[in-house]
Amino acid sequence: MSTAEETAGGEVLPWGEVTPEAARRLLVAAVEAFAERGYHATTTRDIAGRAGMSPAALYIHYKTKEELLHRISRIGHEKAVDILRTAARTEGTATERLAEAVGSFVRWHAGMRTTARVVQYELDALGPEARAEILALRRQCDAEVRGIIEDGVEAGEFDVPDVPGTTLAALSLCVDVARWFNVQGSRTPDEVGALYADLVLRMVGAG
Amino acid sequence: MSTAEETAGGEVLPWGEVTPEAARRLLVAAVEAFAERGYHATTTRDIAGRAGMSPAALYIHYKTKEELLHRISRIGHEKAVDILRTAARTEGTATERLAEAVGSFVRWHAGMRTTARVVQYELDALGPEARAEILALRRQCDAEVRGIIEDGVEAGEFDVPDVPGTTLAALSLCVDVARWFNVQGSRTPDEVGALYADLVLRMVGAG
DNA sequence: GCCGTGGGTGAGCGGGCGCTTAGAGTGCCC
DNA sequence: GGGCACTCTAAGCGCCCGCTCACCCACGGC
Repeated sequence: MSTAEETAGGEVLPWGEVTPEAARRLLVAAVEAFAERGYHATTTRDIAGRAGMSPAALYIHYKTKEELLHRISRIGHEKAVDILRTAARTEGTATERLAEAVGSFVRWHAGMRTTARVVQYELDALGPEARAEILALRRQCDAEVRGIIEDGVEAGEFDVPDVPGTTLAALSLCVDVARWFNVQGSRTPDEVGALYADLVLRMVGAG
Repeated sequence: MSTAEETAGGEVLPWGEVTPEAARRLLVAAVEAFAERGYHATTTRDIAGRAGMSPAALYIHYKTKEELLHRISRIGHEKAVDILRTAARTEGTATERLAEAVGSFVRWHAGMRTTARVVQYELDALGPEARAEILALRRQCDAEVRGIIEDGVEAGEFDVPDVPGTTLAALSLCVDVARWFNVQGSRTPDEVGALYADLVLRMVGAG
């Protein structure tokens, strides 16, 4: 569990664990730049400039531009696994746990939209071994949600003909929030989380 | 309605309307390259090479690399609108029409995965006026689906507390298929289409 | 006061980028 | 057969990329 800070923009930054200060500033700048323009369209000069440093400073803290993406991606995925695992292991019925999992996962994708975009959509820019590491974390996400749904089916709370397919669809729905969510839009992360929790409960035939 | 061809890879190509031949070959090469590596990571030399031409040949048929993306994006979105409109205007109950819309839309995103990826995920690489044109087509997609759901609510077939939100979620679910669908995977486009049609009907409380 | 160390800078290297230009090959109308 | 329009190529321009290198400076130990 990491400490968190709040920026002027209002996003909570879970980058407290990244030290030293200059390395964290560079990483936050990279998240913003990657989210806005994409990894390949972002230059190292742009990242350094946003962090108020010269282009060369980046290479004191990170070996390559790809290492920056790798670090962002790993920290982000670890946070995602953490959110789902926490929801899966709370007390309560499968219905309550699934609603909590979807709600908190969606709130994260909406509230931390810049980070989530990088984490979910720039995976292909990583090299093979880094990508494999991240994919393992994704499989953990899938396993947590599938576990809740299986519990609900066994308890007779849910009616799900295709558990793996429904798990995939539920996660897909949550992840795609990072693509369309707009901070200037009319919905808050909490509202989207509540709506999506309800929709996923309908998908599994709860209630 | 455009003619369609079939490649060795098995994907149906709706690029019959693009002429002359060389321009179509370049466009198909660009779709493959953009889908694999992303717009910014794709070079004009790569596109020309896949089409069996020299880099300069590209500029006889297209003014810039961005014009290629714009053409791909517009044709793809027009096809998407066409699919949803056709489903929305068939005879039948709202339940049947929504199932057909989701099923055919998903089949397109799965079967034409390379095209769909470019169309759905490279929007930000377009300039402002091109992006505005594409966004107008997206709003048409949204309107077609929302129309079906509203019909179902009025007819008492559906139970939907938040029509715009549920429309957004249904489209989001379909679109995200392009991100995760794998031709080597265990599901066919038809199977995913059927699964998703069922899930969306559950979301709107049909049946 | 001197030095070592580690975070920082300005300048720039090698290379690949999007795109242009001059000219060659090809088919078609007269 | 000659002129022309169209398609395509070889060569390369100017630019900016990721990254490196030689050097600078603030600071803690003695």
